[in-house]
Amino acid sequence: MRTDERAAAKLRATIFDVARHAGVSIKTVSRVVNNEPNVREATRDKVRASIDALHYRPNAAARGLSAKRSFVIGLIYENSEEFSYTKDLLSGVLGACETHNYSLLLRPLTLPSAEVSHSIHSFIRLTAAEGVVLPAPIGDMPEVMQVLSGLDVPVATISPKHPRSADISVYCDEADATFRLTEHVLALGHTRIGFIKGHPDHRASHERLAGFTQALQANKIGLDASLTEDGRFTFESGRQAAFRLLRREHPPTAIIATNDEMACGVMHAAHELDLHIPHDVSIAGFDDTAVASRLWPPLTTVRQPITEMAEAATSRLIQRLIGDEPEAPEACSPGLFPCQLVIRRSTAARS
Amino acid sequence: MRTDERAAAKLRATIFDVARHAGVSIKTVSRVVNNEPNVREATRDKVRASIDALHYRPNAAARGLSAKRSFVIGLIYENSEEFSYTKDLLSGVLGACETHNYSLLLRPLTLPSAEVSHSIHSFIRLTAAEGVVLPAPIGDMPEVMQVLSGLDVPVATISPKHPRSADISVYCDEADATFRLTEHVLALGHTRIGFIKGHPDHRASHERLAGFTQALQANKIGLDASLTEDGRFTFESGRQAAFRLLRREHPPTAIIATNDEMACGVMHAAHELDLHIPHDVSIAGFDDTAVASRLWPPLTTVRQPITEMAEAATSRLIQRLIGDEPEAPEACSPGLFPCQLVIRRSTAARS
DNA sequence: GCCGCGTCTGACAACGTTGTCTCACGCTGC
DNA sequence: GCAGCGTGAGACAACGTTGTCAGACGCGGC
Repeated sequence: MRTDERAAAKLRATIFDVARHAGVSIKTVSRVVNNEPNVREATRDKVRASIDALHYRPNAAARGLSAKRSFVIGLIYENSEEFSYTKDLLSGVLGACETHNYSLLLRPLTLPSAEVSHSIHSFIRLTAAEGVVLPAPIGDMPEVMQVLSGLDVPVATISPKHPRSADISVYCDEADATFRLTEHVLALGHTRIGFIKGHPDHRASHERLAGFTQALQANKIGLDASLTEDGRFTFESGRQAAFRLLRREHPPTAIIATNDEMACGVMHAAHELDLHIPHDVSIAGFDDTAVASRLWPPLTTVRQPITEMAEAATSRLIQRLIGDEPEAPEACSPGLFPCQLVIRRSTAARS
Repeated sequence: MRTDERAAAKLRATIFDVARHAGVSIKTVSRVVNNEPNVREATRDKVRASIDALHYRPNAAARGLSAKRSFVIGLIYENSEEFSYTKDLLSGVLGACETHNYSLLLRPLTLPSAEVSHSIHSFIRLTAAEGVVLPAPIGDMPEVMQVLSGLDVPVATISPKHPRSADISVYCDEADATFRLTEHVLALGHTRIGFIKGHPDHRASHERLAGFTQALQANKIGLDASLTEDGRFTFESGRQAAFRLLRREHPPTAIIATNDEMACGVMHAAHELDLHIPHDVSIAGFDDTAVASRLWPPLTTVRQPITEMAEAATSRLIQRLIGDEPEAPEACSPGLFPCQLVIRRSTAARS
């Protein structure tokens, strides 16, 4: 007893110690730890008591070695300006990993890069990750998907361009959200609305543009193509696009940028042109990143439940790895999540 | 040869395959992989060639099991609003881990919490992390340090309150940086300068206040204690402090907030009171987080090389774990890093 | 030619867990 | 009473690496 406690305190009790303490075989302890069948309830309780008494924790390395599994999930993400998005993402993925006793290993990617395939290949080989989570736009890069399917690594994508029901993926109805955002701006009396598109590699860009044009149509407002500008989801691309819009002879009275980062750029351009927000020009963004509420005036935007989405994607990925999938696909959690319109003070009635 | 390549492509070559391919024993391959002595250079080259040919990667689980090491570093951080700080931190720690072939495991903490000790204890027991990196303010929490030293886990702290030379820690001369920031504001003609302190648990708070008062003294300006307000490093605490300062009969013409998040709050308060920045009131922050350059006007602030600091701290931690410490402590990389004053448009000459 | 010593290499037993196989036991149906 | 079956439990061999120890080999000194 004395030595058992010593072992618990310092040297980490092993499964062997637990087995001896409970008076059963090593294998039986293993069965209890892994919730396997074929253990009498009384035995199970006895073993659990010993586990608690000795503060036994399974050794991850030994378990991985023997079971030929790593219990590792990889998260491959773009190391972008949009820090808040990554933070929410991380919270969700990490949460799911913890509840399923998986470890999370990170691989940030600086895009564009020619070495993406190689980087991912060596990441998987080194970490032996059992599955990876791919937020946009990584999940839309053909070379990435090719490497991963070649390595036979299951994947969960977040906001992919073309969600296929066979794959694990989560996404928002961003078209609908942009539709509602546009309706909000239209309701304020604006008819000349500038629109700044995002990076064409993101699903989000196309969805959001579609929602915008649908809202115009629904309100019988012709689409003035010259009010739609290209952007790249970066601050500077938003700023440049805003300059092009605001320096026109008949500038728009409202601008919808397809993410908050670009909306920041629009605000800067407006300030530099001595325009008042929202009096001279209303501005809206998308994503509700941390910066949106810090700006003045606070930014009207759309919130996606990133953390929840990431958590759901990761959970489903792990369930597939464990082989614990519900038979009926429609019974499992859906891939579609709702967006929420966040109206703040950067949008106001047309003056 | 055929089967060797098959193994490389799919089933992961083992050390056994490499040994056979090179015509040496398993142990010799192990020695080459771990850069151990007592291998003839010719043999070493032969083995390395086989490793490349078979794309051999050591199995982390087996290595950890046998060597009784986990090759895991833990990062325990506060899951705060300020994600930009965490992002830079993560980049640095991750970079160091990758160069030394360690894995990084994350443990975000939501403070304040009564379960910190327990959370960290189970984190270490579960992950078997060999060492942990503790950014402020985690490294200053007595219960955290107690748990970790009880578990015999080496620690590297970032911006600790009391850096001790025996420990591994990195920090900036934040007093000096605040001194220079204050001198900049003074040089613009401001004499009534409001100051918003940070959370008392952070080393940063005290350092920054010290630098501020030193600058006033050096310029023969008496410290008006009523112009120094309490803050908590959060947006809302900055906003409230700013209201208290700006609603005074003789409000300050400049406000120094001790981080960017609070500076955002100050800006909001100024806007809500219809004050123009920087015409009516100059505002400065600290940290140069992502939001600083997005605000209008862009925020004058101080940049700490967080990524470099985190990388250095982690590298030194791993070197200590490997037992690869330089004999002369003064020869190793110093713990003190320089700050950089970033002057933007939120500070201007007193009108 | 032989001894001693340092340098290089290999055989073998851990490391802590899980997978496979086998066996003991108790129950059912005749 | 006994075959047949399902269930609970254990013995033993992996898993892929490193640590330990023993031995082969080459070389200089006598």
